[in-house]
Amino acid sequence: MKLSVKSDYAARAVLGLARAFVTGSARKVEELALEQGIPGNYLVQILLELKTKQLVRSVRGKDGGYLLARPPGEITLGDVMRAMHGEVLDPPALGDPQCPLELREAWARLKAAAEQAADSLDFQSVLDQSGDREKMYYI
Amino acid sequence: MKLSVKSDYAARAVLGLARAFVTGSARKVEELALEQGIPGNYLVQILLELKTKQLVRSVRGKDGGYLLARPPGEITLGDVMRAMHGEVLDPPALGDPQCPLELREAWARLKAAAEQAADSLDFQSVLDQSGDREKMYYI
DNA sequence: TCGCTCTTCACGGAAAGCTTCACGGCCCGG
DNA sequence: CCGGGCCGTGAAGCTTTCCGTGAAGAGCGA
Repeated sequence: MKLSVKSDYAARAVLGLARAFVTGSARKVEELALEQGIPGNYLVQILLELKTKQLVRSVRGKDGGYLLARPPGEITLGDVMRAMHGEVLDPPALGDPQCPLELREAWARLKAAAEQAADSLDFQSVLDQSGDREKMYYI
Repeated sequence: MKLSVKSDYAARAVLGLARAFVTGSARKVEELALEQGIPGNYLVQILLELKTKQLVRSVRGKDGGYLLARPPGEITLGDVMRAMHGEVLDPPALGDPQCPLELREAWARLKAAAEQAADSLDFQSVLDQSGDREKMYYI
């Protein structure tokens, strides 16, 4: 099952904002777009959705832009995916009464596993991992 | 992320065939379709794909139909999903060099978790679960 | 007021997903 | 050897989602 690039783009944008989180300054949309290789006008829509889901906030006017609404450690990949697609993984069987109950339970377990995995990946640890990589070169 | 109904249909069909596995007899497409609430002509295509992936096999002519190629215990939800969509979960980021490495590793972990979960759900245990349900009423 | 930025909405092509149809091929019983 | 039942296959609609573009409107600072 291929996921859409939308959640990928969203995750990149959040990561870009996470890197700037300590500075407390807003980042411009176009700047983020170029840095992460995302079509600018598309990123605008994505950030707008992230904003309505309270993951980021925006500042208008000169020196405006976007910043994270919470520390990177409190934003997970699951949050981003839910902001884009409603659910991390949504098997259509769950809403279909014609599907045998045993099978629906199997789908539900798969969904729960994916959700649990996505929610345990927060952006602070993603940031930390890139730091760890540098250290590894010294081993 | 909504999954397609295709993998849902495929899973239902496999479950239907799994129930008949002990009898060793083939089940007709239209019969399966009605029982599981799947458009008949669509199910044909799905079964065809399942066949090329060696999950089911077919018998032609009168008293023909489809049967499982292996015991239900050796077919997992992951097998069915891979037969339909190539991968259980496929984040586009993994093939995109522009995506930061740390983020790609996060996606890879999510993918691995989903795959592991899907591969641990085989159809024999789905069948067994419906049996367990009856037993629970006696507790 | 001017310039910068976000905000909002509407549009469009492209692709994928879902479904149905039509026709051909194989197997069996008579 | 002939006919009916069933699988096999490709193609054609239709719908929805994805992806991206464009332009007009609103807030903020200088």
